[in-house]
Amino acid sequence: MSQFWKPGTERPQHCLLDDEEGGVLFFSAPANSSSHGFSNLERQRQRLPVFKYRTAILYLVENHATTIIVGETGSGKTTQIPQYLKEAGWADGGRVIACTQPRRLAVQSVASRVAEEMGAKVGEEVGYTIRFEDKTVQGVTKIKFLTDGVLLREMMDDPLLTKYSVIIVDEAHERSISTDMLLGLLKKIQRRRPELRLVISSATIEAESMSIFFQTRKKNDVGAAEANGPKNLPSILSVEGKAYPVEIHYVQDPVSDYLQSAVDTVLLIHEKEPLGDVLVFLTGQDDIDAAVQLLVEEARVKTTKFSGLLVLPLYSGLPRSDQDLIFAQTPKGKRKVVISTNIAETSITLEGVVYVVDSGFSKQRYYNPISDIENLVVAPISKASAKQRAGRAGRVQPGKCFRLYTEDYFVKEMPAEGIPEMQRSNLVSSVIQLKALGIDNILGFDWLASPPSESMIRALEVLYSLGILDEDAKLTSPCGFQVAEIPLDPMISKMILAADILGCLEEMLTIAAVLSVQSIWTSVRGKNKGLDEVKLLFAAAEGDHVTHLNVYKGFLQSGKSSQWCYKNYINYHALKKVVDTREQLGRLVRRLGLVPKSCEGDTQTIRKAIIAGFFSHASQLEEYGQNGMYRTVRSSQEVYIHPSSVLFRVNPKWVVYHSLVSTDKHYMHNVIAIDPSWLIEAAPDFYQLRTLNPALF
DNA sequence: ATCTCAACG
Repeated sequence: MSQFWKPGTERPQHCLLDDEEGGVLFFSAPANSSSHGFSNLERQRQRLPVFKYRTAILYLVENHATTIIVGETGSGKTTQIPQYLKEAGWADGGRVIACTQPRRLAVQSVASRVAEEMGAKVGEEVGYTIRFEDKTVQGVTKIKFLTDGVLLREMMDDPLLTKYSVIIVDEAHERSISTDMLLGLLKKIQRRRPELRLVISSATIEAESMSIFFQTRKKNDVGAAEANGPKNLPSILSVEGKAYPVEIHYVQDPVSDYLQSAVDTVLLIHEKEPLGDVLVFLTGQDDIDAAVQLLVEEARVKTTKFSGLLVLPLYSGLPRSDQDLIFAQTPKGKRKVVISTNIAETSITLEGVVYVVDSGFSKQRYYNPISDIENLVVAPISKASAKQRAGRAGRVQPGKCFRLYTEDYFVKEMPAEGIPEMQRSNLVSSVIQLKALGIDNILGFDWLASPPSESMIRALEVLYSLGILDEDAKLTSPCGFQVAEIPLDPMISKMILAADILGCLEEMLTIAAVLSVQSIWTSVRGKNKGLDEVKLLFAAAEGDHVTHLNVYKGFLQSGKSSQWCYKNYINYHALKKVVDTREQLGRLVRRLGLVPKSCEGDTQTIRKAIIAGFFSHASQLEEYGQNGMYRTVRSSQEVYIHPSSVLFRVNPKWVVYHSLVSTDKHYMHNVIAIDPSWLIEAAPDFYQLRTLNPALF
């Protein structure tokens, strides 16, 4: 409570302009547009009191630029671009303007906003496509919003994306895997389709590097380029949004416990600052639940003054009904405090936030290609994230952001940008997608930021061992091509193809769908005796996958009843998603010519099909080791069965797991008991050189 | 005897 805040300010680098107000746009024309006398990089950085936003965009698109980078700071101004382009005739003659977003929710909300502004209905002239939902009409829809994942999928049928005249990539600075892949591919398409216009919208600080990435230079032109300055450097148009100023405060001395410090800060705000909601950024569910409890207790102890606090947690795992509370209007005279993960940084926008408390940390995924394990670790955020978090305080009025780290740390130590997702993830899915698009030289692909070569090599190895790629790293036929068509992790797709051959595809579609949702059980957290008892009703001795089948069957028999789910501690929303996913997969495999059949409860066949995809995830119980300790066959890694598994404490001698979760130990999630001879049967090459001790069979 | 940021097809 004895913190002392030192105010500081953060001023945007460029000033904003709203074109209704007229005025200046920070604007750089392409290097070869002699009409404005720009011929080198330095001179591009002039301020020109020339164009309004609309005019600038149209000028660039019509006259010079194949690629335009729009640098902005969450102003939402990108959404106007498709309208401008449509008015200017870029959607005529059967052409479509595409605009991608990294999230489904963003696609939907932007589409409805734009449709409304144009006085149209969603699904007509303005439409959108996300997974499970296509609101477009061919020949009618002129402006199409879609997730970048959908656009990547569309490339598999139409590699040059010929129906689009303009492709707008929004939020490119978020650097999601799909966005990074898309940008690399669009650069390639551009070479074959010079008439295609690209508009990349990015945070201003990343605009420059985006521009350099899209710089085109003819192969034999290197010398000339150096003599004449850069060729065809994309234009940058910088638009600053109309946000309210946010006053930044830092702690004077580093804090040792950001959780306690966050709680203290909220109390301080509540005591000293005028009413207005507070948004606190912490790292995960544990932190958040603890902080909520601390705050609620404090508020109870200090009765009168603190009774006005309304403390709410926010994270993706939260049940729907609880998430809705977040959006409810704060009652008069009360102060809402939302304690959130970084879901509130980009995905969920809360209106009415005036104060932000930023712990300076978030959970981030790190992939180790050597062990093939993805870890989730608490790590310091980047300056870009810190700026984004602070911005959340200035949406409705001037706000304040309290950073639980020192100004010195922010200036000197905090990294400018985060590590792109591409560089800290398992790449099997990305690699097969590129292969399917005919990119043979994966290692030489022109990435915005290259992933570690170890990750790419590991991905190639895994795909080879699954029989998806051959010795020349080409897609095998039919297996490789079929796997590429299925929008799932290749190991799951392989399992589905094997199930078709073994005659248990019906069951496997269900299993694949269940594995694609987080958890089908409710509130796994805390001791939940009811759940444990209910689990026994569904539990199968063969393991979790077979248990999932039992749950799904029960759900169908109940008539997809939410009541039934509630009684059985099953997550109704998750199961609805399972039904959707299963239907989509069913349509997809039929299109591939497969005919789903059931094995009528032959669980051995089901397990063999699972092993066809997951043979590399085998582990063996360490007989004389610590209780319940296993070692993976591939790397002798020490692992344990996760307590949520039905095989927890059952400890079969040999198991195959779906995934590893690494916290204090490596835990195997979703486990089945197997016979080790099935491993050799499924993957003789993979196990040839590895010693499965015959004495243990 | 213990539990995962969020997001995409």
